[in-house]
Amino acid sequence: MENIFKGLKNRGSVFKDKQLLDHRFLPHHLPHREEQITSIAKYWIEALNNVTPSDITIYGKTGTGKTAAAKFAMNQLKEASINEDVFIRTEYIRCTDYTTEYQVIARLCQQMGRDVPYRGWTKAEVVNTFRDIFKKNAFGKNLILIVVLDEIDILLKNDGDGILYTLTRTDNVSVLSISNHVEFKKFIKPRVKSSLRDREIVFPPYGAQQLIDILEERARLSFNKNTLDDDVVPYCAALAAKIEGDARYALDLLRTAGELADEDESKKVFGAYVNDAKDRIEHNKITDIIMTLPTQQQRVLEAILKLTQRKEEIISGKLYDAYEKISKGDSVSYRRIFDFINELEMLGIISTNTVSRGRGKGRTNIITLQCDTDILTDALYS
DNA sequence: GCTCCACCGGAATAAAAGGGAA
DNA sequence: TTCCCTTTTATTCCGGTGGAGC
Repeated sequence: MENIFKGLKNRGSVFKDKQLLDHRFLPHHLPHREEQITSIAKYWIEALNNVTPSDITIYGKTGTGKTAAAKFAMNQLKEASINEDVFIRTEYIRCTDYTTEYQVIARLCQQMGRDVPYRGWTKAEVVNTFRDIFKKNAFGKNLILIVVLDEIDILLKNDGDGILYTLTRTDNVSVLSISNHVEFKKFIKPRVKSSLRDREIVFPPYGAQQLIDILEERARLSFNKNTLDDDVVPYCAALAAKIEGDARYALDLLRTAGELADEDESKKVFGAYVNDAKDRIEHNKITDIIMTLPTQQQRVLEAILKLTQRKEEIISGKLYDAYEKISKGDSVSYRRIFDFINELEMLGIISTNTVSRGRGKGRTNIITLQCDTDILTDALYS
């Protein structure tokens, strides 16, 4: 028998290089983000003069190119600093991976060659080690550190604003924070706000035509010639434009549509594949989220699903009853469920609406499922 | 034994609007 | 009609517990 991988590998594909459609791939050119990148550069250029740049905040919805622009600027700065008489370091940290002040500082220390354990040290020890890096460095030059904190809202919500306090009070450190929500400032106390000197760059959602430009550029690099039907790129762009101009989603659609065409052994990607891609992405997203949810949260979701299927209006009290029934004695308090409901809402699986029903009936939360019940059933019971 | 931190839950406080008094 | 009261749950505050790494 022929090797199975060989057989699969030799099968035709619409792709030339699929990786280029991954949203994590950083292209040499970011269309329609020149203005924002220039803004970042205007602040960071100070570093080339041996001055610590101002702290910057970047806002924008998912898939508006925030991370890409920041990384792009980081690379450009590194390139520009090579022939200059300066000592600049840039570090990128995704706050979904490092969720507390301790972890972020420890990570920064490690990246800069200091051995810091994950646990066991006090916060103060780690912070001192971090600050120590700036005191003595072998180069005799000032070390300027630029830290990019991606998805900082997660960190602030989880652990408060201590991280910003520590970083902004350390000389020679400049922070670029990236946030999905404009309201993230409510997590920051005035003592930190004063040192964060409010330099904001807004990333607006991409329009349909801008998305087309982005997709066409990537498609040219990643698909083989004449494998894309004319309406595929505009269709992906239109769908993504509806979801708040999300370029990541647009790229996902295009890639998944191509994969579906490959699975079908079709020589060309048609609009119909984009429709299927839309369903598959939704399906995968929900399945992924649910698989990684802790047991108790899955039970809450199961309770919501049951009540939804019974077409009952879901209010918090009723939900807790249903949850208790499902967990059969091994249940946590209502206080915990309240947190779970919030988390599920953050994940976009449910939405809540608090209403007050007046005297004698008090307040309640009305919960609605935001995803397809079939997909949810699949994910929960598989 | 120490620290960090995830998880937990009790208690205090806030919120909204119908009910009822004026 | 206006305005305050009442009710019930949402939401916040905060401290306890125990596992893991050192």
